[in-house]
Amino acid sequence: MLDEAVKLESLPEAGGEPERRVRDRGATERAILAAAKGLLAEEGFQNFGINAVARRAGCDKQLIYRYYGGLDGLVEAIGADLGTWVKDRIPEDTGGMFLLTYGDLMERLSLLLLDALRNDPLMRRILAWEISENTEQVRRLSEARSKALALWLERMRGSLAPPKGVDAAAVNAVIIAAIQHLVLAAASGGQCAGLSLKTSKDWEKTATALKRIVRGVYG
Amino acid sequence: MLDEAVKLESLPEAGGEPERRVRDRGATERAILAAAKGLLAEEGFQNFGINAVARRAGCDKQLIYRYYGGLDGLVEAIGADLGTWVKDRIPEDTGGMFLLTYGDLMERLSLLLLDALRNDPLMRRILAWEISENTEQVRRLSEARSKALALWLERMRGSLAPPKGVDAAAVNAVIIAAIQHLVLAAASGGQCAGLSLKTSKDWEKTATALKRIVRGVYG
DNA sequence: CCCGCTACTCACCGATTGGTGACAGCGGGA
DNA sequence: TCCCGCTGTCACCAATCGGTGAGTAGCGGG
Repeated sequence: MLDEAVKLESLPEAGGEPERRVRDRGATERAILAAAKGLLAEEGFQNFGINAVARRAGCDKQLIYRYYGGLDGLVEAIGADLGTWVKDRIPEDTGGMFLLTYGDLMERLSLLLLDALRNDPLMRRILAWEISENTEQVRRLSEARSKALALWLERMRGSLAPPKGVDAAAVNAVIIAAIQHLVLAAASGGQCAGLSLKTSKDWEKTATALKRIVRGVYG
Repeated sequence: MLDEAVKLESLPEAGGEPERRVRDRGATERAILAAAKGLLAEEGFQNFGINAVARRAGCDKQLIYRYYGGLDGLVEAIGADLGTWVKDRIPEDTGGMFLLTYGDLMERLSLLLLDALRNDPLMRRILAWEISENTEQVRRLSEARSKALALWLERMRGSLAPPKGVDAAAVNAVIIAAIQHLVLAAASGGQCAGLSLKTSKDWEKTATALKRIVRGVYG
């Protein structure tokens, strides 16, 4: 048997920090998931890896393998968490407006989506990830995000039907594409196609242009 | 004084490939630049590094440091090369159409840009890079791309003035954002906001929606 | 013919990556 | 009380990364 006392003394700062992590698998799992989401949101997918997540969670990476089956499972858990995105962003009322026409609806939806993405770094990082990589793990994350977005749109749309004669699905996809790219460009470079996207005044101009476009198609 | 014959024989596949690279600095520089552009276009910015470029160029990475001053200089050289992007994509005529209104112009420009980006993997990768990272090297590359795009738009616009009463700069930025995001989403996931972007039929629908949007704002 | 300049290659460095096996320590059940 | 299982830690692995210093190979001018 080896001398434990010596071994304990040889530990760096042994006893310096009184709060030793209690043995709680659930808490550790939550800490890992939170670390992963925070890391992805703050640093982006570039330096998103087992080592970085474990470092941020303050535990050994082995636990990530054990509890989530590696990075893939962890990413999948993040995707599952994305389901909560929807219910957090469904306003109870229509903001005091009466949405009589499909144009009213889409204008409001566009601006809401723009703001929601502007204030959601995690969603932005996932969006950028989707565009930059095409691996299986990203594809599944993308699917979860896409599903959340679709559900959100459906809930918001209510029973209002799109006008006939226009391919609303395609038009809306183009509009959503514009919103997503504007937000991504703003978050990284602060501009898009020469249009500055920094100050709130910039965003007012952008919102106005977006409204004008939506009104142009849907009247 | 050392035996060359033995040394030659010890080389792997010595004499197997008769074409030994001639000593030509210019050619090597061009090979490195071509390797960098090809690698970026095909593999994306994720695995874009000194080692990978040198491997593809078939030379030692040391030469990249020597001739381009490292990856930064190489990226800058790619950016400088982007200036040629403009002149390659300026059609001589207007495709037999008379562009009487600003709406005519923007509709045509939108579709041209859509196609140009769809057929330019390097530009797409750079675009995705801009959105995902915000380092100095990417910022400079972004600037070069932005400048090229602005020049292209200016050349194409000619002397046609935008209608009064609309913030054409903002509206056009939104439209360009939509185009860029659609192309990026198509290249990675094959869809955007539930809209499939794979077959040519998909793209026809998208183009129609885009035209409808442009016509909506600019009449 | 030889020498020197230059293009080029190689070997090595420390750091970091994803991944695995072994071990320590606590706690509950037999 | 002993022991097994679960939680957590640590040490180590091969591979790859960016980066550097030293040395080789070949062409051209004297």
